[in-house]
Amino acid sequence: MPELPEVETIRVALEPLLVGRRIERTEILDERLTRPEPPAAVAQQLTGERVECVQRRGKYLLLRLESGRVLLVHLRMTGSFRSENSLHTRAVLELDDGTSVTYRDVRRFGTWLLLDEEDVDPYLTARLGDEPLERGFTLARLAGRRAPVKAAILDQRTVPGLGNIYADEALWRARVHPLRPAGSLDDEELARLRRGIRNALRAGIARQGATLSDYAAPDGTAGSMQREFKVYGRSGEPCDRCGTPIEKTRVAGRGTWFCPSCQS
DNA sequence: TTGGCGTCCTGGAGGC
DNA sequence: TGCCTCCAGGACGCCA
Repeated sequence: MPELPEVETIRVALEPLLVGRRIERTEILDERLTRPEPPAAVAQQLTGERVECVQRRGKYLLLRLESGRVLLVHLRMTGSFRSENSLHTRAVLELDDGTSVTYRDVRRFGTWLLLDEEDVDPYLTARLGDEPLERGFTLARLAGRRAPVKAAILDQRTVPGLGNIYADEALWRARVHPLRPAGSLDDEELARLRRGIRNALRAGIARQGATLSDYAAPDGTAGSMQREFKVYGRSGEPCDRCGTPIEKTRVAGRGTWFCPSCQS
């Protein structure tokens, strides 16, 4: 599931493939991908454009184009880019240097949205809070919330880019139980959680993300963060900190792993 | 306004 | 071996 570290890894890998290249031909094979816009209309508008830069906001990839338009890509569960053809290809960008970049998505949840420049910020600002790795990031939105802290930090307006895996890892680092009401955390716990989120995401970026099933960088390289997981997917294994077996529960409909002893 | 749940979607695992 | 059911989860809409 591409979260911030995986999307950032993809962004870095896409830059040398796309930046400065003109799109000679666009093929969109899945009509869900560009809904509500018809794929043919989006393909037509992309063709002929030159890619100026590839950016990231939360889990969104932004392909800024010569015309000022921006292609907003959300990979959701299983979306990824490849520099070679692969199974479950949903779109192909053929470039002016003879190469092509393929978009694949097994579960077809991913979305491509082509926006005018002036519409990008309002679109993202309505959905995303401050970037968690930037200096100004705070957890102020947790104040007064009764929802479980795990559900609250999965809200992209609170922590853009955080998903199920890194939420569990961050809560373990912060020694905070995932079912604690978000508004019950004191200042020290909030500071620990802020550090936990940032450190978990940084660790993920440093290891080029986590490869569990589908995720890989555009050149097919797998990430290695899954080897560093402290709780995610580790039911019954001893906690690295206290040795207590890791337990699994459900929070906000998501599988949630935690240490019942040192996360309070 | 908040929180919980259903929906979309497909491949893989497990049970029979 | 083949069929069936369940599970995984990001974002969004709906409802209480």
